[in-house]
Amino acid sequence: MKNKTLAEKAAQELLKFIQDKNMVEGEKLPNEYELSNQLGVGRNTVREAVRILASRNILKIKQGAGTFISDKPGMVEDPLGFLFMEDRRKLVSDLMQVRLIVEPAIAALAAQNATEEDHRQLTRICQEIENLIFEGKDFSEKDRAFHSKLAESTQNLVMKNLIPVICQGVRVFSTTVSAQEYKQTIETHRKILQAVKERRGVDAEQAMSYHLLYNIQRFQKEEDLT
Amino acid sequence: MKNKTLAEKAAQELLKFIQDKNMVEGEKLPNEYELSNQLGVGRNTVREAVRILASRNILKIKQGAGTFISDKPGMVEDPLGFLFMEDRRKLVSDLMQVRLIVEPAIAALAAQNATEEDHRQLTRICQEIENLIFEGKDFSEKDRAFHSKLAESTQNLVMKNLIPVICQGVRVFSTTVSAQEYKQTIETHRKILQAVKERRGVDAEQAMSYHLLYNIQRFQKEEDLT
DNA sequence: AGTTAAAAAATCGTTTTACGAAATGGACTA
DNA sequence: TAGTCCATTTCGTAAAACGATTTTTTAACT
Repeated sequence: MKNKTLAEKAAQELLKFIQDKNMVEGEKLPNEYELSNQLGVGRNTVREAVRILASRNILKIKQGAGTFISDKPGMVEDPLGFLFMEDRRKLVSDLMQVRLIVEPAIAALAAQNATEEDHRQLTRICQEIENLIFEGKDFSEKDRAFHSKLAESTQNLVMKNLIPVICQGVRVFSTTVSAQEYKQTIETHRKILQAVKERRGVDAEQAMSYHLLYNIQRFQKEEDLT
Repeated sequence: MKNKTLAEKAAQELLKFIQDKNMVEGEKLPNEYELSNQLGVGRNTVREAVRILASRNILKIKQGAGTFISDKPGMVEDPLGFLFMEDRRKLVSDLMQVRLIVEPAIAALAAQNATEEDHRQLTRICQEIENLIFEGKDFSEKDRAFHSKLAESTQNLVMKNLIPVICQGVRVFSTTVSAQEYKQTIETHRKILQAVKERRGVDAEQAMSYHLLYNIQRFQKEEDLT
């Protein structure tokens, strides 16, 4: 604790301050001047402390409005350093390889551990995706939500945090626009969902494998064109 | 790019500046005043920009000495927000569950893709672990290095960045001191290494599964005591 | 000449003051 | 009532000044 910079110590103190007050998502912090007084450091130092916590998505800064408690505590922007990888094509390919290993197992685990509430939310997301498809809109964000919720349904904390990162990586770095062949997406999503609901782990696993392999194939085809 | 704060834009510019100059690990940046001039922003903003990059481990700040290029580009301190999880026992358990899914596949991939240089490094690390064990010292750091290097040997960029994070989590949050039964560690590590070298993917996979299951069992035994 | 200690320089750390930019809320007007 | 505008609040940025720490230089001493 001794060789840390004052701003870092202030950040730690501020975090404790937040936890002590039991502040919840969306709640507003005192402004920078008041924090400067309460923490006993200059406003500049307060700003750096706040930024440290903001960089970890613990706080959300809004100019003119204030600083608020964020919703996704601890999740970072680019946690695994994807931005600094040169070969983005390989990155997407590698991401899909990881998904192909992890997500079938996730589907099986979700089939085993998902709650009724998880089932409802998954169903809703699945429906929203189908709606977006019918309207011809981009559904990649919702697709990510589906896979993330599935990961959350495993009740495994690490999966819950990891999968959004991986899916986001694919979403950001793949140049692929939403596929033309939506039918496959709708169908396999439904299959996965149904298997999870009925707690058929192996079926969920297989459906997920098929879903991902199909997408990987699509990516590869597109690569061949460029 | 428009609704970003000036400091964030400055950070991006600074990063480009670094990449353009092809700066390498350990190299020193101009001081804050010069950067302030070169980037055309105030020193305060420069500091915030530098901190953004420092928080991503791209830069390393040393008071009185200067700011330098870091060695582990893009790797963050606590990328998946482990620090904010309440139940650390469950966290370790969840981490091991993830490892049990991912690492056998990694072993198989490594057997397929590892280079001669990878083989050499893995062998060296394996030897170092055995030495530490014979000396009765803590080898958890080196164990992490072994699993990380194995992940790197898959030639999959995501694995390479992901596994160190997972292993570090286990290492930090598990209260387990190095096991008494070292023999198992030495033996299975050797088995994995040998299988990877001889490109026997399935054998590597199985050896890794056994290795992890053994450790999980150990964790559970220890939990039962407390 | 070599060693060591003090001084100087370089650099980041922190505070303070001042003003700009954005969001919010309330008063005023149609 | 609805919409617009303005004052207030709050974060964003800049600049100057001094403190803290590290590195380098200088100087003194053996």
